[in-house]
Amino acid sequence: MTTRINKGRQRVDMVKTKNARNLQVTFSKRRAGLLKNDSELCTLCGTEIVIVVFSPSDKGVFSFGHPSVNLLVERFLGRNLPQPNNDVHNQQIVARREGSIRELNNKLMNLEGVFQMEKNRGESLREIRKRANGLWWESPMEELNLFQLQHLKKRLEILKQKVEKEAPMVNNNAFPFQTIGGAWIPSNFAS
Amino acid sequence: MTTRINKGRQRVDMVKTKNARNLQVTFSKRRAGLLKNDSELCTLCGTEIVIVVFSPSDKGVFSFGHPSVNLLVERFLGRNLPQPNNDVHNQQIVARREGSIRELNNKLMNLEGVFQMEKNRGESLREIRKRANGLWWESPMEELNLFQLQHLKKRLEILKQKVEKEAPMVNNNAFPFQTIGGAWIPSNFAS
DNA sequence: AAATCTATATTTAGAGC
DNA sequence: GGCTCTAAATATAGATT
Repeated sequence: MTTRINKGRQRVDMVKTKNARNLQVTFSKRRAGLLKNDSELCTLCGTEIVIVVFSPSDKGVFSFGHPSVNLLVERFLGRNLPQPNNDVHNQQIVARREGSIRELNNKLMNLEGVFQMEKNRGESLREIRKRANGLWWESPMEELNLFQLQHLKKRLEILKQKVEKEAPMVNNNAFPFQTIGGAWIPSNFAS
Repeated sequence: MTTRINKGRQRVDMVKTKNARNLQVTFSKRRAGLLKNDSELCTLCGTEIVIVVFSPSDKGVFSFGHPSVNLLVERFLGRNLPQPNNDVHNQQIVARREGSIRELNNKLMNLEGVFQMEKNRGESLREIRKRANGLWWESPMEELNLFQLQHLKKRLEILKQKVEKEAPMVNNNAFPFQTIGGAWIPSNFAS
């Protein structure tokens, strides 16, 4: 065994001046942590969350939201409120208010559809990434989608466990799923 | 000493079915954690971040963003991009690109103004909160502002330490500050 | 540019008050 | 409702590969 020196986690206010590389790594790691916690809070408490991170280089935008980033952004701006009846979002609200087990079942099935969708999407994006194998930092889109994939997977697993513990299946009719997350760069951004 | 039984932190996938109270507490705690990490990533890496959390009861919206939530939301939507020159936001971008020390100084002074402003604002809101001492859950506005206050304070301290370690003051002209964060409920939300 | 490792810092679930 | 406490889980900075 070689003399490995591990410094351990630093107090946040003791973090040394970082070189560009370390700063990038830290950004990446912490962004991962944020998205993970974001996702977990979403799952555990049934909340709706949006997080948007603009990369330090102003070149990329990372985002995660459930339900879709755009829907929540619109709601935050007070526009495009959901129609009173029979849209997916309302179904979710109603389900949540009715009780946790039914809600969990619904969410579980909702997520399973999304998971499959994002998986397919993520794989095609991985192709793109391979070709443009230079600066991942400059094109975070595909990276985030793989990211979201992983967290969606974990969310799925957590939800499954919760549902299995709490009750047998209440119903089996999954309702149509909508987009979860979705990172993108505004077309006229940093042009 | 009485027999205190501490259960310790649970594995996230082992969290028991929570009663309403526990769920609220968890939501509150984790929301705190998210905002803190959000703020720290912002400080450490000089990123721009927005996070918006819709409470489970659909009654409140918690948000944090630097620079202001609204500005970043607009940017995310690809509208209202900053004018090419001489606005505060551009100054920040320019400063960041020029180098870290100058940037830190600028940010430090920027934050100091904001801190004072939010402090004053937070204190008046605390009054309101006292009068309406019922359901804080139903009116999270003031709570979040106190929250942001604490994190702004910590950010200030971290920035101060970084600046003090890295270099003597480079310049002393603070530029005008803009709002950091700001929780609000859309006027036509859940009406 | 990532993945892995690991010593520590930090978070947090639940209990008590 | 919100505080403090604490055991245990997690996150993570820096090094190494």
